[in-house]
Amino acid sequence: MQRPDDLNESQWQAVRHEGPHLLITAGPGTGKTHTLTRRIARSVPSLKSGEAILAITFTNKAARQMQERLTALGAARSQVFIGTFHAFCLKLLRDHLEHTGLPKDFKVAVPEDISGFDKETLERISLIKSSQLALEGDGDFKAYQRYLRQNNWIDFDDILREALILLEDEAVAGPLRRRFRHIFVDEYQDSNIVQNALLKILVRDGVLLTAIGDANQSIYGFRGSRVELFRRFEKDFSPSTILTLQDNYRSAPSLLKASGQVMGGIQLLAGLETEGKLVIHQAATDRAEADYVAHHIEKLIGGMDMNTSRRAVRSLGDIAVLYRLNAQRHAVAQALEHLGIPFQTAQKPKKPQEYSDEAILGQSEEEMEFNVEKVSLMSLHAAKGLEFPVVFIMGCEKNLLPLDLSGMKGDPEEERRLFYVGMTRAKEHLFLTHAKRRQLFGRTMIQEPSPFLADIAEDLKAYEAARRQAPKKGPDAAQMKLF
DNA sequence: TTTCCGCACTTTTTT
DNA sequence: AGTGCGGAAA
Repeated sequence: MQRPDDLNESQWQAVRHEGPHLLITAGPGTGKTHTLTRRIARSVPSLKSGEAILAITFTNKAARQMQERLTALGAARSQVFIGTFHAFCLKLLRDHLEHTGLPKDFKVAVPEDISGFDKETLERISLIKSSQLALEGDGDFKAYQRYLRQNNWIDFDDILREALILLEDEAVAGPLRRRFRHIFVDEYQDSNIVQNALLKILVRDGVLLTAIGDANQSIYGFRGSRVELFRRFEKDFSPSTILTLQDNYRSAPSLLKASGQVMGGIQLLAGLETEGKLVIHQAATDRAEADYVAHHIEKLIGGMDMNTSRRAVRSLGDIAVLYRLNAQRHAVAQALEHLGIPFQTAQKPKKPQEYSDEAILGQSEEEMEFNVEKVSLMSLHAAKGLEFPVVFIMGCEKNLLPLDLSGMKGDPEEERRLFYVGMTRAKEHLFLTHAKRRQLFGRTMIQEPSPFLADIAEDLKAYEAARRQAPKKGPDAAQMKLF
């Protein structure tokens, strides 16, 4: 068969690869989802009667999108189970209830249900659970599990752990292996130890595993994701092949080069020839930083491009503003509001939702869709998987990126990857801003630029000075703060 | 039992 | 700065 037009050579190689397990390393903008979808679709016709495909996604949203794309490619819904690890495992538990030790009417507890345990304890327990560590001696753990059992609950981590126990039963695992002959896992760099163990049980007796992801975009270590599982793939699933997609079709070459420098000199191949622009801006304060961003957005939308004397054609939906901490959002939001620029925050609605099986299985209907007539404000984490022509990353400062404030310190390597994820969201324009003085959690901090900025070659960076301030009369800055 | 004041603490997020 | 919690007062 000849290579389809919508696949490049390495994508095509990954799509048609046959034989044992496959790990596809797919950097940002290399057509990861497209390639994976095509590979899944291609494996459908090889299924015999009664066989099916298991496709694991990172979120329910991703599952829905994958389902849509596969349907468009003509795959029958009955032949493919698409869902998160949690959705798949919950279905297993329900379908094989009699083989589990769970009560018939067990419910899945959501964080809002749980009371009497502090956040720190719950996070610790969750990390322990998702890492398969020894639990017996832990008093908190015992009390917590007793509490769950009294309420007929299992928690999100338990869905996976109970499924793992269930799969030790050959009467359950055997038929599953004969049914799911192909398993696909997206975002493999963000899987955890329990998920890895589940895969090891499912992938036997000729079942073929395809995992795809990018170790440089692993940003969920704080909740149990283990990037070393990605690097260990060949050991875990042997024999296997590793293929790499390195043609980037998202970012302008100069931006690609810059992000590669931040990520220790890796280099994706530029598939575009668009002209990029990377601007560094230092502001006096966090508020001045927010004003700079807001004014710049105003200029991009309505104004004239001074260099080309053409009308700049950006819509609000082309623009994203990213930051490390949600606490930083307030300043930008205020500045945008002041200029009357509509914006949206990519955060899940906080309303106390009934968490039913349907929600975990991704079948709840309502979902926040992004509005193309609004600027998007979100954390760097929330930006993963998205792309925008214009991206602002605010707070590119020493203590914020990498995060290292009193009481909160991120893993330096993971923080670097997070910054990389942010940079690689940008297609054409990337603005990296920082402030000299910042108010955060009621404290004033004197800030230095993020060390990540120094990793970008000077010839790729343009330094943009602050707008000329209108001469201020009346109360000085110190007095202004009273308002 | 309810309300109020002072103190401590503050990430990132999906299921 | 804002919130949530615990202890003390009502």
